[in-house]
Amino acid sequence: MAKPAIELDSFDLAILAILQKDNATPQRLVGEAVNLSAPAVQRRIRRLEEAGVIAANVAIVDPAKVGQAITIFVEVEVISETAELLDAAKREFSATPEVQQCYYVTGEADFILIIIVGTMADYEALTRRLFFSNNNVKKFRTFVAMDRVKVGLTVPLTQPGEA
Amino acid sequence: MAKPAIELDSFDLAILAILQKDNATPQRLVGEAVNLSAPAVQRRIRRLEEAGVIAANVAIVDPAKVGQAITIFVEVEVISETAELLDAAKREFSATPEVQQCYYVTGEADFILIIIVGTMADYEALTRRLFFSNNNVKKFRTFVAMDRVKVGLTVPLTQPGEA
DNA sequence: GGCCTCATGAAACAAACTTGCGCGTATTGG
DNA sequence: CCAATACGCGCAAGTTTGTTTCATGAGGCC
Repeated sequence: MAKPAIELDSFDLAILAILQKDNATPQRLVGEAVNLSAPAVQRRIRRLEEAGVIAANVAIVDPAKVGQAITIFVEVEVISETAELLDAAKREFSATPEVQQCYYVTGEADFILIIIVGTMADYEALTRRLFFSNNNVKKFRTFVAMDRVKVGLTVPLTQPGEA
Repeated sequence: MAKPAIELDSFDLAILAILQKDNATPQRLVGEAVNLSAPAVQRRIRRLEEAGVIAANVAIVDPAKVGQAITIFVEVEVISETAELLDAAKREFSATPEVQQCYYVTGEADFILIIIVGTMADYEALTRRLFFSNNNVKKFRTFVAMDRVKVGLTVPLTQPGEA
């Protein structure tokens, strides 16, 4: 949104690939990996951050280790799809900490949520708050994750050819 | 997995909350925010990393900015749920870069995938490779994301009370 | 061909991270 | 109830890393 789209050469892609896996990598090592000096790497990283290509630098916390062991998917179907009501739903979902991810999708469902809770009781309380007390929710389907096979936000990086 | 579970006091939770949002925050500032000295913060972070509470430190890349603009959900239903076939599926999904996330779930579906591609043609090619050529895939349902309302892996942090 | 722009690398500088040490506090055992 | 131990803290010094400055060379445009 900030910048429409910036040019990404193979250096940028190589740097992104590294930082996507571990952004604590010293710039010196990144530089060696991509055949660039540390300052050059530093400048490129800054540019990528300003352009929004790098949206954030975060630590990934293992939910199970902090007592939030249950991952749940919810497909939500709404009654009315007016822009106003959709925005209200988006805002409410976004503001809920247990909602890790929320997508507005096509197809039989309207929203897909990924939720993290400590116990099923917590989830039940959450459904009451988010769905049952919301007049615009027609129905919702719950899937409980038995195994988090692969979890990440890593983006496949290919050539910079824009879509 | 490494350590079964370590004690997390309110300092640890406060530190995690900060690093989950921005792990480039200098330890000095983290220390000020939680009323601890920088070395103390540093020791706690190291402990959290060794215990696996902090699973990784990564840069979040905006898919749209690198030409991977389409997010897709897929519910996959398999024919046979033998451990062997499930493991094979898990390995194949995990090894596919376009598959950002993969969960093994209860309910009508068996797997839920979150996929990122540049074009629908890419997705079509992917379905051919992952689903149509896999004899164990009974059916799959596709949802295309029109809006990534909220995307993150942020874990809600409450008191350390284990579940 | 000359000028301008841009990105690079080397070096100097500043900031952050890391380690060792002494101290206070909580815990355990007598 | 008191002593010995273990744990984690803060302070300060050393080291690594990140950042800025500057001069040079490559490429595009008159």
